[in-house]
Amino acid sequence: MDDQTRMLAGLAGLGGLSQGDVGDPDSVRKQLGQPQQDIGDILQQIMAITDESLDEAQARCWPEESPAHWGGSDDPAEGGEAGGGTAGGGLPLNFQHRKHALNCHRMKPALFSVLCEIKEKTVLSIRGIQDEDPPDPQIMRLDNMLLAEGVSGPEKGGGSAAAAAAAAAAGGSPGADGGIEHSDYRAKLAQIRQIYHSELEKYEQACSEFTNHVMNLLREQSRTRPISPKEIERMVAIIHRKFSSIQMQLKQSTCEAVMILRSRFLDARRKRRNFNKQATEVLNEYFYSHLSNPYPSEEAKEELAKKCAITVSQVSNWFGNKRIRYKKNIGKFQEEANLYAVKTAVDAASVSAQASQANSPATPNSGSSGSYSLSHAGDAAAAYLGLHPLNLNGAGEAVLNISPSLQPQVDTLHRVTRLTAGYEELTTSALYAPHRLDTSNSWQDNTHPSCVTSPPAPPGSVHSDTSN
DNA sequence: CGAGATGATTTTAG
DNA sequence: CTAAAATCATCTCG
Repeated sequence: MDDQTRMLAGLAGLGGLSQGDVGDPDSVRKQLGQPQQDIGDILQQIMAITDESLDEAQARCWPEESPAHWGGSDDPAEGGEAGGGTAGGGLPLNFQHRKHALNCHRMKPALFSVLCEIKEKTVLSIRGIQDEDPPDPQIMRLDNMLLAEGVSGPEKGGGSAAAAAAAAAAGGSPGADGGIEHSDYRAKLAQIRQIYHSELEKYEQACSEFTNHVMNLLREQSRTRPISPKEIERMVAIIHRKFSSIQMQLKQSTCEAVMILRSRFLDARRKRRNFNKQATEVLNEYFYSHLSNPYPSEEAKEELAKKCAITVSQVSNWFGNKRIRYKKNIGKFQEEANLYAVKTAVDAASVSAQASQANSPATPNSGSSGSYSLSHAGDAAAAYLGLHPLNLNGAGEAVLNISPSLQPQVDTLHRVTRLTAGYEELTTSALYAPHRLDTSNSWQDNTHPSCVTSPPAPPGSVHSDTSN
């Protein structure tokens, strides 16, 4: 309604202004012939109207104004009457008469086109410069981000389907990446996506509705006041700009929501869970039984990941952390090393003990699997027991390598090692002696097998220690 | 609550 | 790219 009010005000103003000129065809002809000067005149008059008569005219005509009256009647007789009328008549009836006269005047189209031209020129000169809008870099950035996050872009059948897919992905492949939290994240993302799309749709609908409304209104108005198609176009462009700025806000807040969600769900540091005991056990077992070369292959990692119900990259992380931490303080891990070495030895022994019942017992040194081997199982056991006190921790103190609780297992070890079975495993695990690290303090490929009878001193006890 | 443990990420080096 | 090293952030336990 407000728009109409304003437009009517314009119309009223036009009526007020043009009494003289409209009534005089010559003056119109003059305008067409000498635009420069007459444009000046007209502008002046327009200024005069806006000052003097807009409010007045509106106040005058509004009380019983109704659009139905405007375009319909086509009474040529009123043209003459309008010519004689004076501004400020005060009566609505009078005003309507003048308006009719104006609308039906044969020169109206010409006048409108001239006025349109003038408007075009003045408006364009004022606004034309900023009219061109290159694609907003910010909105492009937001678009790209939303696309990357999977919020915008091709809709994969709505939020529920996405959530279902996420659930299927999480449940269908046990042990694979993700799990509950990931699917939770996906579900939330789908929710955001859904909201985003419904909002976007709403905005777009509202935008086109409003645009249509305005266009209709302007078209309607163009019959009673000079409105060029270009002007309508410009109006539409303005509306679109406004709506796109709203859209940008929507995109921005969607981006923010995604960021928050991301930081909360995917930044696992915020939600770190320790692995369960069994997983740690499996990993430690592998680590200490491959202490000479604790770099599991991809297949091994996958195997471990499956066993521990964690991801491959988590396995990699674990081994990375373990290697560095073990190396940094071998002493600290000694007991753990022993424990797991014994464990694997016992396990291997119990398995192969059964096997050795079927096969012939004891073929020492046979089938050495790339690592060094001891010459005798008994030596291994002896060395194992005898060498513990020699191990030093980082501070050079003697370390008691076997906790009392471990003793029964050691005894078991004693027995099982004599079976020779599983002893490969035992020796390759470098039960107690840390493997020699080269000068750069990294694991090397066992080209120089460290002798168990003279284990290298831990880094801490070497005065020329280069580490840390 | 604080220290240490621990899983994850970032930085650096090859 | 991988691995080492450094660092971060959280968890666990006394």
